[in-house]
Amino acid sequence: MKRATIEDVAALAGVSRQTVSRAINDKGEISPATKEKVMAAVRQLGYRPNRQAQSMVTQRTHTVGLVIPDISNLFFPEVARGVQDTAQQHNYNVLLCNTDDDPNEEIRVLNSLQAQGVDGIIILGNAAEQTAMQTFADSYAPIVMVNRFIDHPNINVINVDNEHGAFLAVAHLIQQGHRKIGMLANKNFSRSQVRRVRGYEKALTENGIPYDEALIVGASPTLEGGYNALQQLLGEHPEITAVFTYNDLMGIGAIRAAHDLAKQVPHDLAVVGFDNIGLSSIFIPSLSSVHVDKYEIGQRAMNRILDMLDSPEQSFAPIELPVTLVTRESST
Amino acid sequence: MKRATIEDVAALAGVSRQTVSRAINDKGEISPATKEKVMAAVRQLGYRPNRQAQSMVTQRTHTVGLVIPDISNLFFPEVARGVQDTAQQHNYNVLLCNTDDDPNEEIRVLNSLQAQGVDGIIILGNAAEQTAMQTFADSYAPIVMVNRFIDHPNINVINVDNEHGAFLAVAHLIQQGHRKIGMLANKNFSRSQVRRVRGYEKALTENGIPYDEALIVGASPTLEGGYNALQQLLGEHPEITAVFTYNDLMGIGAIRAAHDLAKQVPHDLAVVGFDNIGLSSIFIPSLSSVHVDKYEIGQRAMNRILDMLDSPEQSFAPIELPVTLVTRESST
DNA sequence: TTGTACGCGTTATCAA
DNA sequence: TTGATAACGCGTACAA
Repeated sequence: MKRATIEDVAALAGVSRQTVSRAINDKGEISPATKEKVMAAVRQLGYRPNRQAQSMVTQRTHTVGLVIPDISNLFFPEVARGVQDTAQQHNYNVLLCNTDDDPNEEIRVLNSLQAQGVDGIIILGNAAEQTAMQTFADSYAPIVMVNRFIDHPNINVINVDNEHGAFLAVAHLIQQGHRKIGMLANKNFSRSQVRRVRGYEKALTENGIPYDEALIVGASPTLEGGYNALQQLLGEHPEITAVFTYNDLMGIGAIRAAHDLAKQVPHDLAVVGFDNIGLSSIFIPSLSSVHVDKYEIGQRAMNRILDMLDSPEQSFAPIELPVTLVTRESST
Repeated sequence: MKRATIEDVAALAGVSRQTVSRAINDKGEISPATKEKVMAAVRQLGYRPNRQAQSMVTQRTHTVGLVIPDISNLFFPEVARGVQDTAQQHNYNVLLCNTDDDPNEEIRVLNSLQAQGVDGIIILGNAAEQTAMQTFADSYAPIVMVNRFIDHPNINVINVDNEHGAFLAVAHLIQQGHRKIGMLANKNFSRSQVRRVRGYEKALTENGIPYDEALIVGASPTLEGGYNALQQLLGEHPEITAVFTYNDLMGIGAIRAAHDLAKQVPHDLAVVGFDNIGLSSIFIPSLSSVHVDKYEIGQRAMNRILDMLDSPEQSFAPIELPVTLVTRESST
């Protein structure tokens, strides 16, 4: 059984295609009587407009692309839910793409999405390539980026208050009496990385503790990265009693490493992470963390895309998302 | 700057649209000389075919739908990666949809995907509604379902060996000397639930241990579900020394509950889960589990969709995925 | 208020 | 080997 077309509906209702189109899209003037007649035919045939055909003429696909490093990374599924739920409410679909934080792959994916004809693109992650992004944005809009900074009329930005979050985390550790506080940082360059180190430094300095770069170890922002980095840090600086980690994955890796070194958390070593992923509240010991509303990031990003679509000429202010500190077993 | 069309390429190359199409799609006969001439024009203009227009005539969108309960559930991101990576290799895109295990939502999503024109649909999760699925499958193909059983020519099935996995887990606990073994089951009906209980029963009976339904507590297959279920089970049957859980999330919830009850895992209580999600190897104590290759599920599902697309008339055998037991700290 | 005619960008059919 | 023409299903000026 072939799918019904607008032509079939028109024939059944005894009107023209145009009238059917009007009835469906609530556009133009149409008499209630004929509208009802058309809708009855629509129901009877189970008619659904063909999206491809619609797209051809409207230049809208009702699809957005979501570009993230890796959906398996505990941070991103919640963001994805925020994007998808919001998209669904507005009758939009989401095309999900993973880049594994590879700049080349990111560009490849972006071009693919553009060719596919998505109405907008949301980008998360650290892959840099400022110039390549600039070039891409020259020929595509709208784009929303999270935790990156690119000044381009076609790109809108959502930022988490990374510096303040890091400040809160480290200030908390200081308040708990710690003076020798290390940091497990993200070895990859990223805007959030820079901000979080700055917050770490600021908290130390404001409390009269010397900032010592030697206490910062860079590693990949993963469980393994945190695991290895903590071992290295404690090897070089056994006097450390607390660490602030770039994210929760590293924090949990650090706890696991401490555990394997027969160190008690928080007694021998306090740990505070960043992002507050779901896992952190469950882990034993539970991990203190800077809370970021990941679902909201997704919501905001999707809504901003819709706004940009509605008002292509308007320029929107960057969105700043606040953070809060959640203290748990790992630091108290 | 507007996007180049096939017409622009034809004009620049001094040939007809059709010739351009032939050059690009490697179809039909075409002289190497003209082909090269066309390709040069393509490069010069940065031409990319319009997918919507292609879809109009080919009836192919190069897009598949992936329907899962919740991407935030630790099981599904890995499956999604398997699907997406495989799709990408074949120049396909993936539309991700969450159902929250709601049967109505599932049907809604399926209809939406059909309207969107996806070339195939992969469905995971427990939402039942056999008859509704039958009806849907009557008007749509191809469909691949994981861990469900529906006999329909348009539906292909991938099954994990749930019964054997459960059997391995419980036999292992018995071998460790346990005789009083409870189970935290999935309160929602699902094919995998039934199979896992059956494996649990089989392992007990084959080892001369009486099967007692009172030792099975049903709960939602989540961290909280496992947490609450274990408390209930130990309250009613304090003699229990080991539990097998429907999945790892429940298993970790159970460990957390035991921890809060001041019970040592595995000394006071051994725990074995199912699925072997990434978290299980990291948790303290690490969780023994039945390993399921989630990435492979995604790969196989996507490949099967492609196979069905290639050979619509052919009927394919269900895919059975083996499992293995991974023993860790929680049971040894 | 309703219908006619055209165009969106591509592939398929058939004739040259 | 190539090109003209028709379709795919829909929205939208414009005419009636």
